[in-house]
Amino acid sequence: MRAVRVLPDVSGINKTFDYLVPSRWAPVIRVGSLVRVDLNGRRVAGWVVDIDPEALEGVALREISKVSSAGPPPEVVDLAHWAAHRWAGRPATVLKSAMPERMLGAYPAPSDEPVRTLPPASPLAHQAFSTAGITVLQLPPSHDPVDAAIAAAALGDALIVTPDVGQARRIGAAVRAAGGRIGLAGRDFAQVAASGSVVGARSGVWSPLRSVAAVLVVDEHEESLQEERNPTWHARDVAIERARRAGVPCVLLSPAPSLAALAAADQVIRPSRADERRGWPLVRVADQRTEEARRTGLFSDELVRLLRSERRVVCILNRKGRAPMLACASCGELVRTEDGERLMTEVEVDGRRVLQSTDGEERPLICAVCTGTKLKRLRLGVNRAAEELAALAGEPVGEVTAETDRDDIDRYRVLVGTEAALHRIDEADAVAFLDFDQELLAPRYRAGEQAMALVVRAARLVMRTSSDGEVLIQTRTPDHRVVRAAVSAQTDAFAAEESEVRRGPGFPPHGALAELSGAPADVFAESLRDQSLEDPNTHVLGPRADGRYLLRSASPEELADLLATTPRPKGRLRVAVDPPRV
DNA sequence: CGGACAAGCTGA
DNA sequence: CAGCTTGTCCGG
Repeated sequence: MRAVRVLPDVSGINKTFDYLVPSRWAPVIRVGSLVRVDLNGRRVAGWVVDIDPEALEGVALREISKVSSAGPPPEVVDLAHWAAHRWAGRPATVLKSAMPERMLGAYPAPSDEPVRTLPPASPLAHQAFSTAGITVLQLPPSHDPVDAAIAAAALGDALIVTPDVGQARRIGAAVRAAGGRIGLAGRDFAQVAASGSVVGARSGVWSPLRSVAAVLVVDEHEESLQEERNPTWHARDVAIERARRAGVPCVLLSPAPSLAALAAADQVIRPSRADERRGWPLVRVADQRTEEARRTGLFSDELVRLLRSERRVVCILNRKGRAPMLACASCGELVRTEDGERLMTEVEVDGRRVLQSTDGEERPLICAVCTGTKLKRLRLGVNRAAEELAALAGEPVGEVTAETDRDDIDRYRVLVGTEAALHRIDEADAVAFLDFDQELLAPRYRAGEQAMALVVRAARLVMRTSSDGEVLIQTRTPDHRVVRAAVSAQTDAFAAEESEVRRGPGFPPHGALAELSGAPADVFAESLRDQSLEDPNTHVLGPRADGRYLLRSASPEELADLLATTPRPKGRLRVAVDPPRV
């Protein structure tokens, strides 16, 4: 009888166990199969991670009780182990993402259908896929990713990852219409395992392709490509590794490439300046520091003009009840840290009122620009904004929340909502960010990239149906690199500046970060410090006010190795590698 | 994880 | 020392 090595799907067990395979199950069992086994008196699920492993001495093996489902192919099982190490999590958790939507009896027989000829792609997309290695393909918001998807599928069985399922369906349909064989990740698991390309959201990166000919990540800058639960694997990084292992081209498509993508890239392909410019809508900036703007409050002349036009306008205002920002009453500048990167708020320290940032910078209540001492609180919520917008527009304004249904959205010309509105609304002539500084200066190291991603979404929305759509950014920091990039329709300078800002503190891509939380974080942080005493590139920062620690290493590999070799204390320790909101 | 079992603590 | 809690170990 054959034996298999099984990784149980039981939290708290990170060990494999060997079992015998009764002959009736032998024909369907593979590395990756989901099986049921008896473990310590319990019947549990687990994955086959090895077949006929080296025999153990002195252990009488039991038989597996059944094969529940086919699972990912061996290469994907390996990749899942790699990801579990890279993001310091359990392989079983990652393997779950690699499973078909429904249990699947057996793997389909491989199909040997020849690759079909697809229509030629644009020269840039074609060029991007013409060499193995990692290519960042920086095409402006108006560019349709279907072009690159077809270029990928023309090479053979392609793996295409998108930020959301809607986008995956659309690209799948378009590639199919062009003559390509392509399945939707999850739903078409069996078909994809047989042959053809696949397109899917984040988890689609684990699709069971037998041999990958090309990898494409659409909108690689989007945060939804990262798993939000632990382990926080990022589909872009998994895609890069999968392509590297297969020795095939990996193309990272984005109008505003992430620093991670640019750091990993072997080459960057950009259109001509003129073509890039044409692919962006008009982006206007309303400087809210001016005296006039301060008199009229939240709404700039540019916004009023949009509201009083016939155009469909979406106003974006993030979250109700955020901490109020402070601005100087005389010059209008926002109260920011010395480097200008973060907002400061007023707090009481030893009975004195001072300005403080979340990372601990402190100074007296004074404007750093004009030394004015009168600081004003800027406070605004969606409710009040909606009322005032309605007054200015002279008609009712719709509020977009998670509960708003499509018909309600269609009823209004002017809408206001949080950034989620950019996902929910299909058509608009203009998007106005009422308070963009909250995004730009948020206390997160990725705030700049996240703000840039919002601009890209807004740009897409206004270009979808309208040939003269526009984006309006209301801000008190019009010189911020994100704002300049948006206005000039040129994102490479943004990436270069953003990278410089992160170099000092050693934030990604100049290093790797992990956040440690939970009760045993103190003990774990202490042993990490002990482990890395001689390593000048590794630092344990904290604890912060919320008890969390930050671990910084020179590279993701070093970080992962350190986390894997440091013994974990008991209790609910949470380790988030490269968390998006730090 | 969850069961088994050993070691430690308490009250009579 | 029974009866209970707490801690540690281990599963094929």
